[in-house]
Amino acid sequence: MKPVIDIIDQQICQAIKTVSGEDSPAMVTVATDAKFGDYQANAAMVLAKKLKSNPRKIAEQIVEKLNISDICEKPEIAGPGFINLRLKPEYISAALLQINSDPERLGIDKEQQSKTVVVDFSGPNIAKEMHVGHLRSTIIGDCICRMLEFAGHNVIRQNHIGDWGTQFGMLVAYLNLEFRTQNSELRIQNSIHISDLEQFYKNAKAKCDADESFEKLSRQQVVKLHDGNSETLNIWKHIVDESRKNYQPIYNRLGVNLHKENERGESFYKDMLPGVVGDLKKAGLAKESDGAICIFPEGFKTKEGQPLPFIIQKSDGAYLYATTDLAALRFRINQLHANKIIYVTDARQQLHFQMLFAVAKQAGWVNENIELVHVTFGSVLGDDGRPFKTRSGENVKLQELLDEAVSRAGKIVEQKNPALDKEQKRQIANAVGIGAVKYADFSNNRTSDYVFSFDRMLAMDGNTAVYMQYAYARVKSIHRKAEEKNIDVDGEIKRAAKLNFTTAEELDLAKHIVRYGEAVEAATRDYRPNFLTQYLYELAQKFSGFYNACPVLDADAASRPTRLLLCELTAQTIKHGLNELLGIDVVEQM
RNA sequence: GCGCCCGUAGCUCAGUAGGAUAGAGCGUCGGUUUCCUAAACCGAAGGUCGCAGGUUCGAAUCCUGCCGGGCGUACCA
Repeated sequence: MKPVIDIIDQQICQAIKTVSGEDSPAMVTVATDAKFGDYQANAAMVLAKKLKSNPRKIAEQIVEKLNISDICEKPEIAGPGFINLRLKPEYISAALLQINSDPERLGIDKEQQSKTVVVDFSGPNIAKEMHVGHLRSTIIGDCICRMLEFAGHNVIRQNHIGDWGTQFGMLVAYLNLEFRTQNSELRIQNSIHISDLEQFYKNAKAKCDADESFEKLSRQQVVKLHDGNSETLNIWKHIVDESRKNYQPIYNRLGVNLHKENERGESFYKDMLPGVVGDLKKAGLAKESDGAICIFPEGFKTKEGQPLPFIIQKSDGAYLYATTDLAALRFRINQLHANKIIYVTDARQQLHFQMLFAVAKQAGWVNENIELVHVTFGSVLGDDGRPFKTRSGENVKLQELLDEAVSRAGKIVEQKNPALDKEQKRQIANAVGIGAVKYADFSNNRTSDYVFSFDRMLAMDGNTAVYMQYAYARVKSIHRKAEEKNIDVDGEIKRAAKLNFTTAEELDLAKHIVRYGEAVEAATRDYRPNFLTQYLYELAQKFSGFYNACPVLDADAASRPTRLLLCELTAQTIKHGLNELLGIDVVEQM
């Protein structure tokens, strides 16, 4: 089933063609005000401009040739030439029944051509606990994957973990020093945990700065690591495994679909780096400059107006993230056969990715059928408008942040619904707390910074996850009550051949349910979860209005099947949007 | 200096191709519960869309300049 807006758009385009012979855009949008109908087409003004003609007259001509009487009432022309369209109740009725017959996809078509899309997101640093700086990439990336999967694409999730580099030499040297007991194997297996690693890293760094002999040791460890020395490698591997014990549970709690098999960290590409540099040299793109191997893509300038280098090998011979990113990009195209590669990182890396893409294209690694996308996002800020930190200036650990959200939610559950059993309360607190954090992030415009506030996201009223979770729980409650009263919900819905909207609230809700596909399409197209949250919030609002105005179980026989279906589809839509696409849990009762 | 992003109600934010009287939430004020979960609903007040020009029948949206803020800008990621 195509979104209504697309059907209307198509029909108007056709009418324009018939009237003028032009391929002019239909400019269909949701009406700005309900009194103008449901949709409006602004095509006449655009076309009139082109033809230097009267827009109202053109609107009349378009309407005359317009063939949508099966979905819309008679179009009205208003103002300078707006074409106002109102959906027919019969159409809405048929659309809802069709959505109901397709619980898997809620009547939303897949994309015609499925692509292989690599999505690079999350990318935590090894040997450090995940902190609030990883939140956005992790959940926005996951949401993008979910949306693309739902659209029918073959999505390959790539967690480009930061597991390689000189800092590991330092860390290994430090562990060797501190944990090697006399004449025994390095006892690390049960003695080193993630919470320690960060401190060890700091200690190692300080020691490095203070102690020359230690600095030498750590440089030796870097060499050993690169040479694949098995003991060094084992310690490194332990560090990676230990780090995973920190971030995997966080993914699980966040409902983020990342696992060990999605990991392809920096270390995976280490052996490809000389080849990357060699190939770019051979192609004549990479040259030496001030001792470093650089590529100077067109259109990038330094402060002084000189060509800006994309450095792929430092003067000391070491490789950089630019090199790794090039290797990864080539791997994704050649080995993973990506048609599209999406990088989800904060906006500060924009220049890097612009240059990366430019270089990859100049090198001929990317043909016209491969799309490279950098999906950026803003920073998470504290109350003071500065990057969100603890009072002592440390990064806020994600684990602690989630604990706090769940614990705050738990207190509210306790207060609102003390009679529920313990396990239920725990589940609700989890869904509400984690949902609040994710939803607050999603509902902001991706590209802007936002101020993190537990109080606001957990305020339990307003545009928060819980508002939708509550709407969902109320529908489920109706189901439970129906059972008590021996009302056959499924049967009544199944027997409804045509719906009967008797109130403005029913019709309003019904129309909004029909629009779900539009919201999903827009959010997927622009990688913008906030289009989805906006839709879901409006849906929950309309449901609440309906719930308040229209009794369901006590409705008369003419109304009840329609109302039951509206409840059912509201619940399914909320569940699909919240759970399937945003990865936020819903609860049956709260 | 140059580049990118941002400036919308007291606060936090939307605004999906340039469209009709600029929208939410919080907060404020007022109302709703013998009725399916009041974590709810209904209503009111509140804005020269940073400033100044320009393009257009029409600008928060496009262009130019200015003011204010953030980020980036040769060997970190």
